[in-house]
Amino acid sequence: MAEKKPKEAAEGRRERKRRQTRDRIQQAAMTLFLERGFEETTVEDIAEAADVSKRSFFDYFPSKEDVVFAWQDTFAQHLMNAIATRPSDEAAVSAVRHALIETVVIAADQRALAIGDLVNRTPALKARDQLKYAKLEQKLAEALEARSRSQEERRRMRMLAAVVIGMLRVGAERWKEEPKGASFEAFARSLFADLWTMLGELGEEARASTD
Amino acid sequence: MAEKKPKEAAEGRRERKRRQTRDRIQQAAMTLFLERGFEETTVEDIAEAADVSKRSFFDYFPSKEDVVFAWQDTFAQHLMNAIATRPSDEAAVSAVRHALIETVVIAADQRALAIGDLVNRTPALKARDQLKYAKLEQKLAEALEARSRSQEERRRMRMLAAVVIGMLRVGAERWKEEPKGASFEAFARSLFADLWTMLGELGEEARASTD
DNA sequence: GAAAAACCTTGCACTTAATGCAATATTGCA
DNA sequence: TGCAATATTGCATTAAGTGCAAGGTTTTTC
Repeated sequence: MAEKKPKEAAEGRRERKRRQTRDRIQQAAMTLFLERGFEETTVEDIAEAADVSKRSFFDYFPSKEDVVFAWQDTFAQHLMNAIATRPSDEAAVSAVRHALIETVVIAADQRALAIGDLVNRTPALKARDQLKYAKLEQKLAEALEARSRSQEERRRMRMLAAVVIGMLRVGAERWKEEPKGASFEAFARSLFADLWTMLGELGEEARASTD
Repeated sequence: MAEKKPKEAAEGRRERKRRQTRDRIQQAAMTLFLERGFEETTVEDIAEAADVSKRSFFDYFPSKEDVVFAWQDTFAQHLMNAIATRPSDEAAVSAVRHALIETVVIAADQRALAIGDLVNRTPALKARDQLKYAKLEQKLAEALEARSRSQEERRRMRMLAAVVIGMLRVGAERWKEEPKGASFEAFARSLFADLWTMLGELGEEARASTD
């Protein structure tokens, strides 16, 4: 019945096969999506290409969309790890900066960028993509809060998360206007530099506006 | 065939009737959604209640979801207006603060809050809701950029927009934890106060982190 | 004011995503 | 081996969404 039953599993042939099938479906789906587009690919096409029945497809993924985003879930996991392994006495702004740059550099390969493109030109996917940012923000906030000592600091971390993820979105947009061969890491670093500068200036300005 | 033909229209009986029908459909749909939920309401139910054919429903709205969000589009328009009417020599942070508080206070009536709730407990809607924030951010950035003189300042406005809209999202979450009778305006003001404070502190911290 | 043009509404047929169910096959284990 | 658990599939069904053509209104034109 295809539910993930946590049954003290000792990873038998069954589990392995299941993962293989899942991978095959995902592989087939992404290839087709990138070739001819998301809307233009039917679930039946995918099932065909992965050599399973249409019904089985839905046994592995709850919806067509989920295939695309299951792929991207690793990003959040990476980021959480990166944050967790920063020294615990490091300032939050510094920790998040290092962790995010590190993660982004790992995650931004050719295929990931192509998928980003696909998402961008498919309205239905675009919406869900934004949801992903929201969840990422949530997780980032939690990871940062876990590092905080005071209640005061925890509230601030929620905001920091919002600001940083906001920057990530802006960054994704700006990247498209960057020359093709540009270095991703350099780009990420300059984004953060910009962000810190602007935060300082905005803070300054805000303090000055009295009313 | 039900396309919005911009034909130098002088608002005849046709246009009027069409708008009436549209309103009727929207009214019917929102009432049903709020009564029994989004997924639990079929397009046929809506068409029935609005006394049109199912086919005609799709002549007025491209999808079921669009009924919900067509409603909310007025918010962005309001905000843009509010920004545009601020004195042009006012600091950006101050302008955006006033404009947003003003808009939020107008828009946050009983029905709007109920709809927000509906959106929140319906995954498909939640995704699109996030898209709306993204668009709002885009528009806000444009409105702010229009006020800017230097290239430098324009880049900063993109970030300010991201930060402010991020706060709006955080605010929407925090509001749910607020006591029921609380004043919306007071809440909005305290959010901004928090935001400015934190921006200053974060800016400070960022400047201190040297690497 | 009637014919023509433009537009609106509807019914019908069709495609596709998604779900439930029951039959069948495969695997893990005693 | 044989039994229990799980995987896979086919079939039927619901609901969203689209295309098309027939028939009804409104607006325009002469």
